[in-house]
Amino acid sequence: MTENLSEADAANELMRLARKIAKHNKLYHAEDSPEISDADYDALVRRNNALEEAFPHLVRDDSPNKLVGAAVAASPLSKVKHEQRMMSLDNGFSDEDIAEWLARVRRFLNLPEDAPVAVTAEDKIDGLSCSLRYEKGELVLAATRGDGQVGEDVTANVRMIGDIPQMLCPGGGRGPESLSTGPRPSPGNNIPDLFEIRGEVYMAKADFAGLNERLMDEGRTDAAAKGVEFDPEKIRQFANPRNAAAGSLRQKDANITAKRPLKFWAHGWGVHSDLPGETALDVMEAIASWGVPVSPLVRRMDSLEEMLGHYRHIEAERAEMPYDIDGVVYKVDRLDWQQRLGFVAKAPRWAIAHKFPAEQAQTTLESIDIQVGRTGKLTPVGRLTPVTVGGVVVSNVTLHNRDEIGRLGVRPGDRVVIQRAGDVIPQVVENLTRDEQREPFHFPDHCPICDSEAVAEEGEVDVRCTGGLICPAQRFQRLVHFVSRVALDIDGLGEKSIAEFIAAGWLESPADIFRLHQHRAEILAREGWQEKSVDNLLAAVEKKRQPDAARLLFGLGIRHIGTVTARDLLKNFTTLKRLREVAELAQESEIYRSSRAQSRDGDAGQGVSTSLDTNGEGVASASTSLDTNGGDTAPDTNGEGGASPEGDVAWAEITSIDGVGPAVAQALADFFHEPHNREVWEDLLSEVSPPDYIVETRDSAVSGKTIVFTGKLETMSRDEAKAQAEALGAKASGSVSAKTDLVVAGPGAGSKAKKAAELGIEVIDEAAWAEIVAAAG
DNA sequence: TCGCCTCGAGTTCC
DNA sequence: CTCGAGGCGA
Repeated sequence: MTENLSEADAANELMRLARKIAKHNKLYHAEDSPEISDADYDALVRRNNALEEAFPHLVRDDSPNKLVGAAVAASPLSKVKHEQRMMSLDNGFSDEDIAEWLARVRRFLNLPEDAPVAVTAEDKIDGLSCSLRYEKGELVLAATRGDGQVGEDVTANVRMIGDIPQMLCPGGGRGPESLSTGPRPSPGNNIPDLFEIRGEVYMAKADFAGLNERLMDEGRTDAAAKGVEFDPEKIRQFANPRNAAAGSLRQKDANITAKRPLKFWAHGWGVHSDLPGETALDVMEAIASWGVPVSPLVRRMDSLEEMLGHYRHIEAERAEMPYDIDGVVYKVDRLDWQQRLGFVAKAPRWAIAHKFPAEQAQTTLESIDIQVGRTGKLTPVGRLTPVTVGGVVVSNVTLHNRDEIGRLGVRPGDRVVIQRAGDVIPQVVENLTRDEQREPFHFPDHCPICDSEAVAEEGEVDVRCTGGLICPAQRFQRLVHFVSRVALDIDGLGEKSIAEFIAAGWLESPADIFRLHQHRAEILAREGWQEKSVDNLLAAVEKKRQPDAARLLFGLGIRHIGTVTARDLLKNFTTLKRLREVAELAQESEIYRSSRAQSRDGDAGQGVSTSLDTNGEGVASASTSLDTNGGDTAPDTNGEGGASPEGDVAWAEITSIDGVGPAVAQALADFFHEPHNREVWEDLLSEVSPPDYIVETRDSAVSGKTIVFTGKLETMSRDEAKAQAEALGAKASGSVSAKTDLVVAGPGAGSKAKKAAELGIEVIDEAAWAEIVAAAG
């Protein structure tokens, strides 16, 4: 990551980092008021350490690492779990995206193609999402969005924001800043006992500029008072209004927040005892009537044309607006429809953000580096002359794969246009230079880390390092994945420590993490480790002795098994033990036997096996690590015989799970076929004991049953019916088998209903299903 | 078999 | 976030 930096640049960056880190240390320790999160702070320190490692001769006298007690991290704000998850929004960029969204909504609701669907449109302001919990009209808790499930408690800070009332006032709009257009709501609204308002804390453009000026002035005065020379570079100004709002809200000392010009807009709600109305607009008007500012341009509209016209109008006015917006949000207005539409993964189906085109910038592609991921994928990363796009400085950009480089025709030295897609991930849009004289970029055919062959499998775009176990990059990345926040989530075991422990020989497989305590004294003896930091780390490890089984499974990094599939598998098997039993049994299935025989004959390069020959060294040392690519390295001790009917049943049991097909079943069976993996698995499970995986569900007549929906349903789509079934603790399956308990058949049901009849399974119609749902509440 | 949708995997910035 | 690929309905 640092190799391509010139010395001058590195020295420069090290200087800036030293200043920054010193500043934040001071803010944290002396003034008890950090302006950045611990994660952000850690990132600065990590970057600094990486640079120091790459350029040891440039290490500064005032290096953060030479200062005592510099790298202490602690949580400035306490965490709050959201009672109702704070979702993000689906994004659309083109008119077609919006048209498609509207069509999807109609399809899901089973409406005709031309049926009117009323939506609200409002500005999407660029700020910080925040939830405000009011009990009996009184503000009791405010929290940031965080990761959607857990945010930070900012109640004290939020009380300092003038826009946000401590007490909701029934039936009376408050000031000129509340809903400025649209009808005034009728007075006399009752305020629900419990109501969580969700919205955006933001800073107006003018206030942002003023704040930066003020920070500069204060720095000047401060310098004068101390009799030191004033250096404008040392003043930390905010890069954009969004950062300013975030930095100002997330203060430990609410008095600092009080001095910052923050504002608030409601755009939705969370948990509530009552909803004042039947449409989104009703509720927003009620919220405005309680004295909380609401986006001033909430409009209701009935057609796509109207929506797109509104979007263009806002886009044209954008520059003149007093605040930064990044798009328009549309929501289905009818709340009963919102409820039926529900959620996909992290976003509601009933809303979409129509984003403005991303800001673009030109810069030079200086070089192309290759990174190796945990699956061995070789990813080219473009190093850019740093350039500001959309308020942040971008210096790296992913080029995805070999084809993308070819498609763009980029070569080091070219001028390129980049943008931040969806305002987050930078991407190269266009190559401005077509200089055929320049040497084309040569995509490596060997892994830059372990030198194993790197090949693209037939029909695949990605080029992968075939080193598997023996590639240090892959072993390292797998461990990083295992402890990452999305998997086991072991706090304080970052990339740097993992690399350090691997180098020391204490860490090779996941189970070793749980034996790190045996090396406590040795770790303490190392530079950079204090009593406290070691104990914090070991405590974080101990906290995961009873890990969530699905996270553990996901953490192992078995191919095709991500968060969702891991959960789906465990919902069905309850324990990892059972999962393994079935997966091993499935190795005896006819399908598995024949597919393995085929891949051996064809030898299309399942990769791992060939590479072991090209790089004989290190194989033995890799034996305790994971081979997630499957068992091709393993001698097939079982021979070709041994197919069994039980195996076929096990295979069917796996593939009958909704969303799980042959690829997943094969990956699972492969995983357990490989002796190394079995060792790693047993080793790991001797260190941890995940509790049985039990999903909480509402009690109903169909709890624990397997239901199949077939035919055309009248009042809802099949997706919706499935979602209902799952909420009632039932399992929605795709096909009828002996395990099916109930079939819900609409008109036009064919073979499935017939098969159900043959198997003697109960078949009901949609009306009967509706009754079951209603009975469960 | 085709086309849609969801999931997995890799990634950037602070 | 984006892309490719697996899963599944039609």
